[in-house]
Amino acid sequence: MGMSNKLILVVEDEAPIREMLKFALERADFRVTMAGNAAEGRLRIADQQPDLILMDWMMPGVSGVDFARELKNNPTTRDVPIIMVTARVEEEDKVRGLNVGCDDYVSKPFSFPELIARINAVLRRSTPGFDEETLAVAGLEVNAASQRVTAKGEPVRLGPTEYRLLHFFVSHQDRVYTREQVLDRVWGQSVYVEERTVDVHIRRLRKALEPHGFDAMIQTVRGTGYRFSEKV
Amino acid sequence: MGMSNKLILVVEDEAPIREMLKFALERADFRVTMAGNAAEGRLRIADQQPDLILMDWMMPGVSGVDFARELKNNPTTRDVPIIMVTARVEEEDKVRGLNVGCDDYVSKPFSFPELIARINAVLRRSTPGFDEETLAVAGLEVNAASQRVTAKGEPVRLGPTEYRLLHFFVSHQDRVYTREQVLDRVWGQSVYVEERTVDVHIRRLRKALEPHGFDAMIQTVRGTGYRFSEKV
DNA sequence: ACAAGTTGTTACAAATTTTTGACAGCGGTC
DNA sequence: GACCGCTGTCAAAAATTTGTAACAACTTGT
Repeated sequence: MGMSNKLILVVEDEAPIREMLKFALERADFRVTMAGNAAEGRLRIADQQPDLILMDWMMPGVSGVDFARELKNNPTTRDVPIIMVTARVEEEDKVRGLNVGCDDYVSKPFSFPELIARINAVLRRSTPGFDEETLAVAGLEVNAASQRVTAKGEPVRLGPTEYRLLHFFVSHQDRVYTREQVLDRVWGQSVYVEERTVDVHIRRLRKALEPHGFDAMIQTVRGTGYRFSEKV
Repeated sequence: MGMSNKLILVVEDEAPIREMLKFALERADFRVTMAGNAAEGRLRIADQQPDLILMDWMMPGVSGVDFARELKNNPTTRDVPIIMVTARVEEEDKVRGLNVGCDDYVSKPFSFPELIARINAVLRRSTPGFDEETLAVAGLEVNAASQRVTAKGEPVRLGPTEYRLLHFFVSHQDRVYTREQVLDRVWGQSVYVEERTVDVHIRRLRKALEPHGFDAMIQTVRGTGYRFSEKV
């Protein structure tokens, strides 16, 4: 299976602690990116899209609480789990954190195993169904939470790869993708399969969509690849 | 909001958790009184007559179980609903097994919305006229209070784990869960069992539901996990 | 029309995933 | 102790999926 380690963003103003966390997290096989303050954090989030944010509670400038609240209020970042690191066991702060919508918190001094356990628990909890919403195009609905596809209400039976392929295309409409790109995004990097495999799966997907009349939405772009579009 | 808010007594030896609960409960518009141990709890009950007691089951001295049993055996306090807070999901069974007569259980870590929901459910139930908290789907009824399941009126015999599994799925319909997630939520975090164990219990649950025709509601989502749904 | 390059289609064996029955350990009861 | 219900683990069987090869069909440029 995909061994793509999760990326964790550490937002912490004190460099030593930051380094310590980085070290511990990397030992636990996570990828780590770091920020010293909220502004920098925003940048990292924008261009690296971390899977989880580990944030210090007390920070100069925009505090952890405010930053967390900001992230939770933004639809783009709402679903990224946040774990707060609190300096002291100030109960009130803890509670406010939970109120902000953080997914968990740990208080210093914490043990690394505990931290790692918490992180894993939170990540596990939120892996699939990330995007609660159901994508819909002209009667074709792809629901991520239930991992179900319906065409005009009728259920469409798909295999795992077909589902992922369709999900990918439905969420990236009107744009041509080469077979290589599709392999990267749907199969995942570091998987070696023939490019022609994409064709076969496209074929299978079309076949499954055909009885509902949606097969024409998967269009062949000769010499390049495929495109998913409502338009003909 | 009137002055009719229910009064909740929190019996919990750890001050931080106590404060956290107090804060959360007050936000949810309850009045709160607190006690750090059983003796203090008796006092609070005597002079404040709480509408509900939220009690940690692990406490030094007289344990939560003993205290609860004491209260349930006393005609004066027998009718005050008690919700036990247990450290882990597995403990729920143990506590339940002791047959103390608690009205509900929550296990740490719990989410505040969940806690509040449980409290409201219990309060509603103890308020004559309501017998809430039985989940029903197309003839399948799961009653949390009695921990009993019926299919079109017929009783369904389930073991503890099967019951929890079904309860979890019935209250989270139409959504795919990985085996890992199911383990987290039904077995509890920090329990190490093979993922395949989930399959086996799913199998047992299906077998129990089969004679009633409800086994098809537990659906396999190949490559991901399982889903509970009324739809085919 | 022809050749060369692309894509569609099908069949099939290999790989993966799920189902199922069996079994051994545990804690409680008779 | 013997019995019983419940659990977790295993491994064989069953079911589904997946990648590839082989060939048909199609497109394009000459």
